[in-house]
Amino acid sequence: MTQPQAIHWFRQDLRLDDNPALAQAVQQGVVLPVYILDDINSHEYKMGGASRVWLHHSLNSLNKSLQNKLSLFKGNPIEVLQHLCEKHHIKMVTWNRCYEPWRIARDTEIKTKLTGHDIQVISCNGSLLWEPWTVLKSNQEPYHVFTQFYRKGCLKTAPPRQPIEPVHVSAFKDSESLALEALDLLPRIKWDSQMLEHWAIGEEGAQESLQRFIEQGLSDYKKSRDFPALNYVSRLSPHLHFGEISPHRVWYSILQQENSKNREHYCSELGWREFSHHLLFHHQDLPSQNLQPKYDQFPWGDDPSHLKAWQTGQTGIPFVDAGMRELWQTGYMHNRARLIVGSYLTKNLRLDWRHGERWFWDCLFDADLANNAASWQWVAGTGADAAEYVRIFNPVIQGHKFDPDGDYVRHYVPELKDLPIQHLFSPWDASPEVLEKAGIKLGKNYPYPIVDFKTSRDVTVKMVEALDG
DNA sequence: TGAAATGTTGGGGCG
DNA sequence: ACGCCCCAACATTTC
Repeated sequence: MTQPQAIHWFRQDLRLDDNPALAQAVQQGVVLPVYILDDINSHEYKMGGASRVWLHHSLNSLNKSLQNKLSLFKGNPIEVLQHLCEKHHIKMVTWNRCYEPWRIARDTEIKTKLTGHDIQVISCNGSLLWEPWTVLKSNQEPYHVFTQFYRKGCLKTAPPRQPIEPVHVSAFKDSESLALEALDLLPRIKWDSQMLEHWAIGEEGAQESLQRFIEQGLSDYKKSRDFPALNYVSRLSPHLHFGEISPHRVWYSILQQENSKNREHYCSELGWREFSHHLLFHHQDLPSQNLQPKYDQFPWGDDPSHLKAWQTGQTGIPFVDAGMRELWQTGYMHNRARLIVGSYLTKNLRLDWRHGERWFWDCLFDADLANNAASWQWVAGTGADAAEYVRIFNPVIQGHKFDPDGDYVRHYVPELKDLPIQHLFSPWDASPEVLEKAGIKLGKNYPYPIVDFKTSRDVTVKMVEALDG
């Protein structure tokens, strides 16, 4: 059997299309493609439950694309890689860069060690349109305002590189590879089967999602993206997180479409993903520390029953509960709902955003350290948001605006489905007759609101204002 | 990627 | 018929 000439270390680039580091390895000849499950270096940001399920199926899909030649390992990557290099006399290791702080630290060390053993390491850009260190203000500082970052930063520098075509890999499998099941990524209790019905995991599924979005979603994206009952969003986030499709492929596919507000708006959403990674790169403690230090003094609440109610979709606020139940049932939540549940957790329940971050980290298929941390800090008001006022979403008004027929709430909170739209988002305001007719007994089959919206809102505003005092 | 308070306008009821 | 008031609907300002 032909010996492998290079190792390609797959991480968050589980694809053959537009994979620059894999293409480098392929140029050497036969490739030993590996994935190493690293729960050793990840510390407190060990992959969550939903992500592991996704990873299991994505690896399965990638392995098939590689004629079942993907080698799987578990443990400390430096040890695995050094062992494989010695065993097969390999002189080149390639990978696409990752941007989580612990991965950067780990990869830097690995690169030094391998290079010291006379092994060439090639790292490429496979996950971001703009490297975080290339987009800076004129004073060389990182950006903290999205529109400036995107318009003056990204769009004014060199455009993203063009995607490269999928490679054909002559792959070699190592004899010590683990079976996929041995990575132990699937849950003991089979909570995942219903969630998987909503997704086609893997590179092919990612391409199909992009195609569906271009054909059915893009035409009215700007307006309809905010309506969680409609399917006008791309749902590419988990595919992008695991690198089943590259943002470059997405970017240029979208730009091939007719010029429109919709097209520009979708591209700017990819810009938000870049912005999150930019913030994380320049603020390595973004996942754990308030970006605005004044919030270190903020008196977050600590009622565990409130957190539990939020997590299980039992807050008594229909739009909030719908979002949290969508998350629990599908491993995903529509962006509009994410804004509302995030605002509610941090501004009404006044619970620390890190509780929300942790819950999303465990439940979301698209859990991504940069996006999760930056978005939670944005919604909590502790992060990079240009608004100079306290932004608090009203879940009743938001319901009428963005779920005007109530389809989203009725689907995920079926106990309220017979309520007329005027009361669907605020059942506590409905008369006893209306509630009775809809079969609702507040406090029995649907909770009373666990906190009063207006009161809790006003207290939060005062507390935030006190931070400046 | 907001909401609430405040301001403006115009139609209808009514003396 | 006319002016006044009320208030819904919409627009603007403020936090």
